Amino acid sequence: MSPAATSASSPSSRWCPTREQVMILEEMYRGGIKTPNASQIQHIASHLSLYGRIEGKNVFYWFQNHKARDRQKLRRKLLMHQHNLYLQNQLMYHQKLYDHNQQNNHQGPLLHHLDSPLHQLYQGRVEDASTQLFSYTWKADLPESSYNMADLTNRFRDRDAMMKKAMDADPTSPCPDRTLKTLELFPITTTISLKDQCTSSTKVRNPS
Amino acid sequence: MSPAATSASSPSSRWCPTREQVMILEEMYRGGIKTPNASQIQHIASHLSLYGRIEGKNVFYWFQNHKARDRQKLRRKLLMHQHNLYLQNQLMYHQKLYDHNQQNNHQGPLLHHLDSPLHQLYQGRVEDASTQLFSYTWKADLPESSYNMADLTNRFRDRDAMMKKAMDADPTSPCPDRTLKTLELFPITTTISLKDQCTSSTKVRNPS
DNA sequence: GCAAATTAATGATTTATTCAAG
DNA sequence: CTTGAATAAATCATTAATTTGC
Repeated sequence: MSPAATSASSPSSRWCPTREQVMILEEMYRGGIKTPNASQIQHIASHLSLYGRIEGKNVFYWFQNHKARDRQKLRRKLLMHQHNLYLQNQLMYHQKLYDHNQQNNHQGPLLHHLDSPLHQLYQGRVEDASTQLFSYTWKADLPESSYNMADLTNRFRDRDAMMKKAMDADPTSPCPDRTLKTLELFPITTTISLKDQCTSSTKVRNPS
Repeated sequence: MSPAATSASSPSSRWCPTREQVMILEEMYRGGIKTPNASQIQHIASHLSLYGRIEGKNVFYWFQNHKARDRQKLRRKLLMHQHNLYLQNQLMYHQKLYDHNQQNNHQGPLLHHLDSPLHQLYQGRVEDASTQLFSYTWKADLPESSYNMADLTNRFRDRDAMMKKAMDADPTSPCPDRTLKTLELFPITTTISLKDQCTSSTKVRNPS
């Protein structure tokens, strides 16, 4: 079943890339094309039109979205990793407390309000916690669609070519490494930003 | 002197709207056009071309920017207002403390670490404080109308893809965590990003 | 007055977020 | 849930205002 190959039966409101198209696009993306310019877009589109209906704007959006979601995935993975480190750290800390308390047997109930190893408290919560942090809520509803199609492609008009550089691996310089001191790292207190972004904001005013 | 009316003498790299064009655009904006669609854009552009060189993309960008900066201004004003309320409140609070201390003359030096009315401490600081602003990300907008689709896509001009390298780590405090000590109304529980400049629309240029 | 130097505005791009079809 | 499409936010870059020293 090729859901994208339907041509005239139902006026699909949005582009459905064929398998070949997606494969080629991903190939190009991996090959280094992250932000094609107008002429590249046109070229790609005309090439891909061999495999199904496609327009320049589809190519444009595809690269935009792919790049964005790539970065997103990376950020998420990184955050997840940091969070896991944090949990491990806390675990070790509480374990140490517990051991210590056990050692001087019933001496200091004041040392900490905890008397049992943390991992019992965290019974099965680790997974939950880490997934809860990064949950998105998409909606599923279906009203009507009447979208206004205008020509993005007409606007692709400019000169120049120039390959952009790979730029890979760059977007992953999120917030600080935040040297992990035992406990109290991972400054995401409570449920503040549920978004998985880090908004690195550095104002670099460039004096000319 | 119409600095924007130069037509072909200097190869200006960007559009410089004439005064008439700006006036008309603002008129339209106030009239309710916030996000014109493609055909509206074309229409506006062809109309405005009577007053000087202009393209569709210029119109598109103008509306985008104008809308964004409008919202920005609103947010800023609102925050300023809230912040002023907060300051007033703190002032009253400390004033009350002061009065109370005066009343039971020198009885309780322990009541608070303050012994003088706050407004003396805030000598001339109120202004400063209100200019250090934070900006939040609020939502509440509107596109209630049917200006759907504004597309004029990017990629008009592709310059050197100079990727910014600005991202760097180690701000000592990524989370401002400005928990207010005294009082603590003004519950900014949202993300505080403090950036952005306080551009006074008026000519408040304080000579130092 | 008048340029060099700063600063503010704003046009143009890029990135993040949101909406909704499939 | 995935992802094409669209919008909003953030950012970059250039032009206009303006301050400033002469």
